[in-house]
Amino acid sequence: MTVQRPLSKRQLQAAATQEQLLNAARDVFEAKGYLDASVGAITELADTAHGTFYLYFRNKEDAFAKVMATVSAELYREASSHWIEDPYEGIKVATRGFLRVFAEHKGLWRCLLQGMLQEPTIEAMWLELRRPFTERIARALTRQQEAGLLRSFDAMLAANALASMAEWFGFTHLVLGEPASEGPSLDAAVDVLTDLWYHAVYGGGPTG
Amino acid sequence: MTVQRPLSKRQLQAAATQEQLLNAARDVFEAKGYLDASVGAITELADTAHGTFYLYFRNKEDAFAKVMATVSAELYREASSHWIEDPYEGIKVATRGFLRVFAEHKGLWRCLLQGMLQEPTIEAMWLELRRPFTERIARALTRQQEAGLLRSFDAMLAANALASMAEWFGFTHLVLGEPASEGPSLDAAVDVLTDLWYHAVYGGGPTG
Amino acid sequence: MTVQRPLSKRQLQAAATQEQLLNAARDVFEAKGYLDASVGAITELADTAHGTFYLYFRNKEDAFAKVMATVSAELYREASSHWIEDPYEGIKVATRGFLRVFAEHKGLWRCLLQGMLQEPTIEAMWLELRRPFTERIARALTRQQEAGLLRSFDAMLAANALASMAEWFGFTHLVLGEPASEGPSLDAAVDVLTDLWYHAVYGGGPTG
Amino acid sequence: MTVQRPLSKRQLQAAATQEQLLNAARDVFEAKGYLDASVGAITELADTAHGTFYLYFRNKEDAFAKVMATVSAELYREASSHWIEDPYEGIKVATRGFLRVFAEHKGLWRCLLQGMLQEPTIEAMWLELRRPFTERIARALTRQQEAGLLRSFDAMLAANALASMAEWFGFTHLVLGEPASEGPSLDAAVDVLTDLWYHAVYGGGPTG
DNA sequence: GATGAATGAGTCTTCATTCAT
DNA sequence: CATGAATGAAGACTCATTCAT
Repeated sequence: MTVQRPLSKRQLQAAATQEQLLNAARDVFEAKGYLDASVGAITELADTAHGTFYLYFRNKEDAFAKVMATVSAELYREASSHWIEDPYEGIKVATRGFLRVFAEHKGLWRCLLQGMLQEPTIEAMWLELRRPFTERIARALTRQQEAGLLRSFDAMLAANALASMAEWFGFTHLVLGEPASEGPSLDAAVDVLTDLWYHAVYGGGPTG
Repeated sequence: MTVQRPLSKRQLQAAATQEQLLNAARDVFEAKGYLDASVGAITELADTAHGTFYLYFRNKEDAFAKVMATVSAELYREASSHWIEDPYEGIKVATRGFLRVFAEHKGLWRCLLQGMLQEPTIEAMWLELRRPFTERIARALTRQQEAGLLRSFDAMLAANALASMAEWFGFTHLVLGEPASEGPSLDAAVDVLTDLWYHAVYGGGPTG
Repeated sequence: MTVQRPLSKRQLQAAATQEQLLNAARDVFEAKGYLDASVGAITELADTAHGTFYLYFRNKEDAFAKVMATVSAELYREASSHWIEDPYEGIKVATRGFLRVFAEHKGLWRCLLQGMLQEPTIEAMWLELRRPFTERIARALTRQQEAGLLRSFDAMLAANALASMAEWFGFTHLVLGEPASEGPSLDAAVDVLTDLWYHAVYGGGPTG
Repeated sequence: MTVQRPLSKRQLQAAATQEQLLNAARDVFEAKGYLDASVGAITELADTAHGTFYLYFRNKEDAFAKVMATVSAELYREASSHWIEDPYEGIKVATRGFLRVFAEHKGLWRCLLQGMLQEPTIEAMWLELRRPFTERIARALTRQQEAGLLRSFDAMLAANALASMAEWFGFTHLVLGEPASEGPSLDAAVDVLTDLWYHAVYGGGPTG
């Protein structure tokens, strides 16, 4: 742990400003999407001068990256927080968590996609963000393959495919086309996704 | 059907211009993405006056829609053209076709996503384009459920989930991150995807 | 009178086309104003090819001039058609006629003003159109001055001033600000205008 | 009233820029008319970057409104500044002032008309600008009617008619047709206009 | 006489970014 | 630290007019 030195007044002030900007940026990105978000809108919401933005961010892209860094944890963390004994239940809980995050952050997902398609940097960032998530799945698959519980297939590719199913299903089903998104709709989605995932993995028995 | 009258010279000329523009539009969209594509770039490539563009398209969005309409057929058609006896082989062929189209039109896929996230019209267009594809899968699933060959689940949701897996895997694997994309990479991807899809569907046996 | 030679079929056809275009032009100008009227709108309404327009008019300005020529008669004629014995009644009738024409052709008046302010040619045309009207008033005034019935003033300037009163009052009252325009409103306007005009002219007695 | 704080250097600089733009706008509008005035011409004349224009005006229309606001005062104020004892003299002074303003701002008048006919907003603005002027005349008329010095007529309509006479006469005589406009021409015009106005109002005696 | 495809000049407007204060 | 005035590049779209057919 680093020693907590008392921050000077200025440092406190600066930290506060930065947080204001970060919050404002998140809100604006969420509401308008990556492309329609403007620095002006962010500074206005943050009640800051236009130029102040550039004291804390190199540019819009940078701001987006910083916003994403704060949200990313939440985004993929909850989805992989629980790993329950029973495989089926485990998948279900994870899937539900994942889809719920989708439903709760539609704006940011949209925004993330936009940014990713616009700026190579963001694309890289997203791939980085996503990797732990995929790798965790891959490791679990490998472990079970080594234990002889699963047929053999390329675990990394499979992990990517399974993650893709959840992500894109979530996106098309929950973010696009203003869906019912909550309640029974979500439950049904979780059921189907869990079912498919489960059988995709365990459906063939150990021999494959 | 309209009567096929021999086209006058001028009509031929006009058709040629239109095709030039359409091709140029496709190339520009493919190369630059939806947002960075400019009407100027298109007309320049088509060797046409700026205004001529607006003789054939209402605006950029319209041009994109028309480009997509010409490619869309190819896009989802090949993917669903063969439906072979053996389920596993059938899935494999379809998957391979689908992924190949992805690999061959990286730019357009990127572009489609961008457009979709930018213009609600394009989003709607894509959903429309995709629907027959998903519905076809759903119908096949339903048929087999009714034949008692499959466990019961929501066929439409499942179809969406499976299609999502293929699409997003294709996108992340083949379009993003400048992948090797061809040859063995594609084969491995096809194998895994086929395997997962197959077991996801048939993995549980008829009882589910 | 020129001898009526039978017109060839083509000439008849041409005359018909021209009239269609002229009517279309009048309607479009009336509806959209000089600036927002487009050649395309005119040919479309006339059910003619775009290029045909230029067979009959040198350009938009020319078309407008030709339209105005056909309407002008009506515009200023009715206003000066009757010249009744009793001066007061005479003024009243003329005023009423004038204002009615205003009310009936709001669109064209607007359009005329626009054109006049945009193209020097049209400005000249309007001044030409208006001159007979003003001169007629001036002559009447001069005649009565010579007869010793009126105080002496510059008849031409006075005629211009009186005409201006009627015109601009008509414009501001009837064309601008979507007025009630009909019925009692018009009557009241006629009354006031007549009253003022009458006294302006005859109010001072012969000595001035 | 806001407290008069000493302006910082930057505020002064900003104010200067704004004034430059406003002056440039006025000049350009005056010279080219509403429609042919371009933002580019304004910023060029103001020696400013193109974008700076939009720091101070929402758009061209807004700039025009702001220009007009600065001139309007002058426009109608001088015309109604003096209200002299002797009615005839009073009218004469007012008329002269009014016509002089016309002669001095031909370009702007032209421009105002153009703008008025093009943008409903400007039409409304002009009506608003003009109203106090007309109402003032109407009030004076009413007062004298109540004092039994004038025959009875609708004071508001009459005020409109009289104002119209002055305005449109001024416009046709001084703005259109590149007239001599100054010196004796103006005097003669003032004489006639005053004479007509005076008799129009007082010509009938108190009984009407 | 009629067609209609092609032209291309002309303008507004937004916004990320910089830098003097 | 913070400000906010200034920059200037970039792009879509309209429409009067021409001319080969």
